[in-house]
Amino acid sequence: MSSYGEHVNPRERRAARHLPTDVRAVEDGEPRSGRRRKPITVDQVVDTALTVVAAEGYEALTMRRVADALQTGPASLYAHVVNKADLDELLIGRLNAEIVLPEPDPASWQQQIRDVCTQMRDQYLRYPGISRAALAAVPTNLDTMRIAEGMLGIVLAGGIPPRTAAWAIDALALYVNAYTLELSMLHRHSADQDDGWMVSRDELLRRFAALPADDFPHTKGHAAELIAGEGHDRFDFTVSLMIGGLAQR
Amino acid sequence: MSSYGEHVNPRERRAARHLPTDVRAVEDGEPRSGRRRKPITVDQVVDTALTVVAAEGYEALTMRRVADALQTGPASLYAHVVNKADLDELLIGRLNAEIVLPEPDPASWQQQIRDVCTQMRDQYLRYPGISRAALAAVPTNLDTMRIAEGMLGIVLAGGIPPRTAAWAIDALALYVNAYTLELSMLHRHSADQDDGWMVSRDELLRRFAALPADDFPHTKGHAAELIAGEGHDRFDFTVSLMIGGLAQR
DNA sequence: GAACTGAACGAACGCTGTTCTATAGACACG
DNA sequence: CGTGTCTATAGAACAGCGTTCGTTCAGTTC
Repeated sequence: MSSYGEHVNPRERRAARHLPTDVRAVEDGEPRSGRRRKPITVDQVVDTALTVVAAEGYEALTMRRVADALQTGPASLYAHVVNKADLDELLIGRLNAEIVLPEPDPASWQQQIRDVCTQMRDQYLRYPGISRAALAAVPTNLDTMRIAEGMLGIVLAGGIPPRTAAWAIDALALYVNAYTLELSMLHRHSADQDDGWMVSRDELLRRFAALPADDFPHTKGHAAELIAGEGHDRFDFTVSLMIGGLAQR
Repeated sequence: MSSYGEHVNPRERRAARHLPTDVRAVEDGEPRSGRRRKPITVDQVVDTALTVVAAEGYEALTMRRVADALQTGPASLYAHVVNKADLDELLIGRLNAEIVLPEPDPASWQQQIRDVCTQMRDQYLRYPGISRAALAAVPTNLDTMRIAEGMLGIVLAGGIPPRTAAWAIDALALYVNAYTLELSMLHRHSADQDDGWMVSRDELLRRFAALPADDFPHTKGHAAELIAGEGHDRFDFTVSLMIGGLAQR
C-alpha cells in the first residue's frame, strides 16, 4: 500500500492559488530543496511552456515538449502540475496577471475598457492559439477575476447599472477570446499552404467571384466590403459597437 | 511505387462541395457499387458522427468511435473522408445547411437577425462542443457562406451600410460560436464534479463571498448581478446589444 | 474469362496525456 | 555523526489518438 502522496502534492498548491493569499506572493523562486541537478519550479514549467507557445503555437505545447526543453521526462512535470489542464490554467493566469488595469475614470471609461480589451487581445496574440486554453479555463481563477473586477469597476464608474455592466464585460471578454482564437487559427493555417487555405485578398476575391450569382447576390455584390479591414479594424469595430450600444441606454 | 490513388480519392468530392454545384444536390445516395457487406457512404459517416456528438459530446468524436459505430475499422473511413478536419467541416456544413433563412423584411430585420442567431445557437447546443469545429472551419465553406449571405441580405435590407453590415454579421457569428462553446464546456465540466467545478449559484456566491474584500469590492458588492441571468438571458442581451448599437448609427 | 479499379480492413507507426515504480538526494532527528 | 523519512526525479509503460501501409477482393469493363 502506497502510504504517501495520496493526492496532496501539487493540487494543494493549486487550491492555495485559488483561494487565500494575495496575488503573486513572494517569489521565493530560489531552489528551496535541491534534488537532481537543479530542481524544477512551477514557474520554470510555466516559463518554458510560454516559450514553446510563443515560438511554435499552442498546438505544439505538449508535456513532452516542455519536458524536453527542461531536459527531463514528461513524468517529472507531474510533481509540479496536476494536469495539462492545470498547466493551461497556470498559463492564462500568468498572462492575465500581466494585464494592467487603470484606475477607473468616469470621464474616459469607454476608452479605458477599449484599452483593456486591446491589452488582452495583444497578450493572447503574442501566444498564438492560447485562447483555446483561455476559453476552457475555469472563470473563478483569481487572475481572471482580477481582470473582471477591474473592468467592472471601470464600467460601473461609467454609470452603467450593475447587471448590465456585468453582462457586458462578460460578452466583451468572450469576444476577445474568440477573436484572438480565430485570428491565430487563420495565421496558423496560412503557414502551411498545402491545401486550399488562402491568405491573400486576391484569392478571396477570386473565390467570391466564382460563386453562383443567383444564390449569392449580396456576397458577390459587396465582396470588397466583406474582405475589407486592415489590422484590427474589425476588432475595434466590434468592441466599439458593444461599448457604444452600452453607453446609449 | 504505388501508382494508384495519388490524392484523387475523397478530396475531389470535397472540392466539388466547395465550388461548383448547387447546394445538397441529388441524393443519389443509393450504394452505387456494392463492396463488402453494405458499403459506407459519406452521409452515413456524417450521420454517425453527429449521433456520437449529440450523445457523448464533441470530445468523444474520434475516428475509431465512428468506425466502431459503423462496425468497421478506422482505416475504412479514410476512403470517404480526407481528414478528421474534413469530417469536422462536413459536420458543420450539415448543421449550417439546416438553418432556415427568412426572406429579408426591412420592417423586422432586427428580429430576423435575432432569429437566425437563435437558430444557430440552438443548433450548436444540440451537439455539445461542436462549436470548436465551427471555429476552426474554413469560412469559405459553402453552407457557411450561405448563412452569411442570408444574414447580409437581412442587415442590408435594414439599411445598414455594406461594410458595417459585413463586419457586424462577422462579429455576431463569432459571438454565437464562442457562447455555445463556452456553454457546452460548462455543461461538460459540471457533469464530472470531481474537481472544484461548481454549478449551483450557491456555490458561486460562496466563492465570491470568500474573496478578499479589499481587492474585489465590486465583485463582492454585486455578486448577485454577476451570476444573474436564467437560460439564455446573457445571450439575448449581447445579441441585442450588438444589433442595437448597429441600428443607432 | 481476364484485367482493372478502388473500397474495405488488419496491422502498425508515431504521437498524446498520464500513471506506476524505483531511486536517490536533502533535510530532521536522535 | 549516522540514520531515517520525505519527496522530487525519471525510466518505463499504458491506453488512446489520427493516420498510413499493404493486402484482399467484389464489381465493372473490355
